[in-house]
Amino acid sequence: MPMEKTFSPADAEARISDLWIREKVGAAGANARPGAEAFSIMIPPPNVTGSLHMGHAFNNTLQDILIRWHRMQGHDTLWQVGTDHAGIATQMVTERDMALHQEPNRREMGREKFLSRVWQQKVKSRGTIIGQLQRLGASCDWDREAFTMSGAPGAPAGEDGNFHDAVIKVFVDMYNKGLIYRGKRLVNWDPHFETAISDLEVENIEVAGHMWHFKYILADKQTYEYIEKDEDGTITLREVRNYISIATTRPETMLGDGAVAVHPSDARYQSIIGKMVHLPLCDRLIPIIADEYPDPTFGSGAVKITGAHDFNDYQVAKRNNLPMYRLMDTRAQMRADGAPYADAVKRAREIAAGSPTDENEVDALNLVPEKYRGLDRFEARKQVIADINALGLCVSTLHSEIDPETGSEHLTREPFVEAKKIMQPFGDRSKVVIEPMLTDQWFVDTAKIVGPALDAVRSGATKIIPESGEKTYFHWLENIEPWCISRQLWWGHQIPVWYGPAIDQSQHGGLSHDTVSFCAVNASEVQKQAEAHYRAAFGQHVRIHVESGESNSITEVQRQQGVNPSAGTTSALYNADWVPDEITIRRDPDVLDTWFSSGLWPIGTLGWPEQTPELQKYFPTSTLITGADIIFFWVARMMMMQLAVVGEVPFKTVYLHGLVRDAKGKKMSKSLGNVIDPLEIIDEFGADALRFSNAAMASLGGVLKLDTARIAGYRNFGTKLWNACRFAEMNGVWEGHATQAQAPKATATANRWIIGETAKALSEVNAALKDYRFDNAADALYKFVWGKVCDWYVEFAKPLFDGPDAPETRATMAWVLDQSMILLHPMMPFITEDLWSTTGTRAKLLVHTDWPTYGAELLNAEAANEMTFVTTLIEEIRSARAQVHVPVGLKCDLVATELSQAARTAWQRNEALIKRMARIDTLTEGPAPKGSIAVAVEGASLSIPLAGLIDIAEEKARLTKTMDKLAKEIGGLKGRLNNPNFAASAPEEVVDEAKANLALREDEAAKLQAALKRLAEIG
RNA sequence: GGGAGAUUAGCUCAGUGGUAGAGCGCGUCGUUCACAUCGACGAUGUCAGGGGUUCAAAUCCCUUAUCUCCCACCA
Repeated sequence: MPMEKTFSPADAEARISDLWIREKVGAAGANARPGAEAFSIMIPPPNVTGSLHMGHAFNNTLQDILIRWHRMQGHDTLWQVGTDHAGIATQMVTERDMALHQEPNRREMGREKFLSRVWQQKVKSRGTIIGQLQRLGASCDWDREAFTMSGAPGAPAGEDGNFHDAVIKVFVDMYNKGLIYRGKRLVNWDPHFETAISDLEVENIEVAGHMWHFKYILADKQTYEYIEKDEDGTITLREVRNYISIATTRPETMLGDGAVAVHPSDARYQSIIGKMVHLPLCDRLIPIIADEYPDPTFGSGAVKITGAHDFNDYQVAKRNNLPMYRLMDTRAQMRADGAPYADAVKRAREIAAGSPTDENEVDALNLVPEKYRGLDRFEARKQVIADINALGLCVSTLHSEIDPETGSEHLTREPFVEAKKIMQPFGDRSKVVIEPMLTDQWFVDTAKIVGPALDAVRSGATKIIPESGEKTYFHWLENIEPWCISRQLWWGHQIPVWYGPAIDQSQHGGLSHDTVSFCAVNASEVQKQAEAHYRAAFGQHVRIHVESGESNSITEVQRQQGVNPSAGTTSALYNADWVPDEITIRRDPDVLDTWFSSGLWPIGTLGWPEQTPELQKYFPTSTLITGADIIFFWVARMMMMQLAVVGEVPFKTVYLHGLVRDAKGKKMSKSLGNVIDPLEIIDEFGADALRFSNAAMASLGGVLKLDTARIAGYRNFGTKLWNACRFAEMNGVWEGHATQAQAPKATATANRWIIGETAKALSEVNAALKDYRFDNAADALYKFVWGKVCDWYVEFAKPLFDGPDAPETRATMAWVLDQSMILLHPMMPFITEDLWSTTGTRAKLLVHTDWPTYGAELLNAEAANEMTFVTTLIEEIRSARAQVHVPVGLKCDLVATELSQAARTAWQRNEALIKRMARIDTLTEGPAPKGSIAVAVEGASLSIPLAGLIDIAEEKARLTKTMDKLAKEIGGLKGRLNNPNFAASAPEEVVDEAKANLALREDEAAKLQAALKRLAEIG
């Protein structure tokens, strides 16, 4: 049955994909030679939040190309597939879906039910993702599919891997080594998801904001002389003030101010440092302190300090021992909990006066006046501004207005509000304004584990390409901040720490309101630990009740940890003589940052902590291919974590790529409507076209712009290969012999030439892939298959099929096309696998066919020279004919007026080809007939007699144009060669090349000059 | 404010010292038995501007401009 005219991706891809999956072609070690070196890649696990986008398609194409290339070479390959539980993102998607279907919300459902609901979501999304990868042709080991939460408590059947165990074990180990700690710190709080997030999950975006200026009045009716000077020291303002002017972009936080800070060197405020000011609206006094932080040249030089809601102020407050009053709840509404304001402020005054306290009490103190309690922070801001204005405590400016009627000037006072661009932090998922919040969180002490991660890249143990990625990597790691790893979510790995009441050391040894932590891999371990702890304390056994943490709102957590939010100071609950029957320890309800677990992806998927054979064989992995946007989130953390846990780098090479954008370079986004769904592309053009485009786009360090016109072009490339094979098939080239492992022994020049070209293509592809230059590999293959095989070799073969060299030509064409399929297979697996099976009886699937190893022995300089002569000759004749408008259908004669020895040989041996492809009737040698067009190539001067058929003027113009071009080149070459410095300084081969080039050009010019002269004779 | 990168044909991009390339697009021609998802031929560039190094610069250095991205606490 003859082949169809075009390859039909829709039907072939489904069939072939099924076959690959059924045959487990991507199984770890498939097609490996005994004792072969390992090559392993960890897929960057896609989030189980939906479907894959174009960036995934790109990223996975590159991975598959490398994997297939190595697998065909007989290496022991593993492409580890899997998905990421993506804590916040998945919880968000699930809650959105629940809202859509009018299901009860998460709090109504409770933790356990909600989690099983998320698992459903996970299963659905996971199926979509795996299906997409398979449609793309990814040859992963599907049986090893991993999940970053496999084996977690509550996981449904089929999710019983041990990733969870690995994560928990790492946490416990790091905890025991002191690499993880808990503390009350100012963290980025996402009021939408009501959780802490890490620095990296915050996006700083410039928005239009305002700066307000307020007056804080000095206590006890004090005044001071305020003097302002310009740069020269000339006094520009001198007045007696009873206030200090402060500026703020966040007026609502003034309710929690602990001080006003000025720079110690600021002359304007020297006299009032240490004095107290009235905090507006609050009935509190706060001090003016001196601190290095304020910039005297900015604003008024005085800064209000709100330690609990600003990262700078937090540092100042810590340095100066200022109380930090938390003003908002988890939703960033002004707090409505705790004692009435009057009581709270009374206590605050006591504390300010020196009454002993602790951070928990300060945190419990709600200093939001009743009026603002429960308001959203932005609502509270408006209210605070209005109230301060009403009190006349805003700094105001004089505004002059001319009355159009009377022409008289009115002066009005208006609050001084500057419109100002400010950088505002937003949650990368929630897109709401992040609120700095003082909360208890878990941190990885990154400073302690960053060293080896830096050393590994410095020493080259891990190489990052492109190199600029290394700079980014170093810069971030050299300035590493503690990593906040606790999240107040439900979907994730729950932190394996339980809290119990602490033994009161200071008093009589009873239980206190303080807590003690127990960290262990599971409840029974923690029970043992707690029993041992309390036995030691009480001298006898105490029953331990272990509870799992349910809720994680701030107050809930404190309650569970035994902290009484309303308690004043810690105090012994029980006296020493009394031993409790039972002590309850409660698990920390928080879960771990998703990146903590995906940071363990390399070892976790290979079965660690078990010493599995796969871990032995495939770790450290060979190459990580991932987006440059997650170098900090993931790459750097994997480096730190793997080195901290198993003491080895997770991968030898990291290949970073950019974001895939649309054809115009715009980020693909739903709101712009320019998102391209990889499945739609695959439906329209086929997976191979998409893959080949991806490879061709993958130059190092660039922006990736995806243009469907380009994809269509590569679809056409597939069709081209298909049709070359179709031609070969029609000529029976695959009939009667098995797949040839070796290149055929050929005698015909064209055959010897194309065999050499194939060897060149192989070496180019190998070199390009070795350097991760997927674009160069794609380019080399495109040029070889289309430019050499299809454009020339297929044409050369046509006359050969009619002659004595037919058998070897069939063998050669079969071999060349087989090689084309093999070399293209990593990039275009479907069409090549389909052709492989259509065109012959094959021992193995193409996916497991050996990658060739031939090299220079197949090159043949003689054949290459001869074919270059022939192709150049044909091109020149075609060009000349077309330019002087010789009808394509007209067969001409060709007269050689000059032939070198080599040229004559080539001329004679390839007569049939020249005739066929240049549309020539007879080939003769002799003098140039009158009225002919001229063609000059290396070693030959030719004429095409066309008396009467051509326009002499046109031919003259053509020759003159060519001459002009040559003259320019000759001029340049001569200029260089005549420069004594060139000969003296340039390398010998460059000088020789220039000389040879000049000779060649001069020869060609002479030939054309002669032709031009002959034309002149005609008229 | 700091850092990285980009600027080459109409468009999207290759090109790490030897006188500029590809694909697409464009124009002319084409129904010879692989292919119109094709073939043949053709046109198109002061390689962002300026300066420097060099026998020689798209390429190396300096500088200016424009753009992109990343990081950063100026109230």
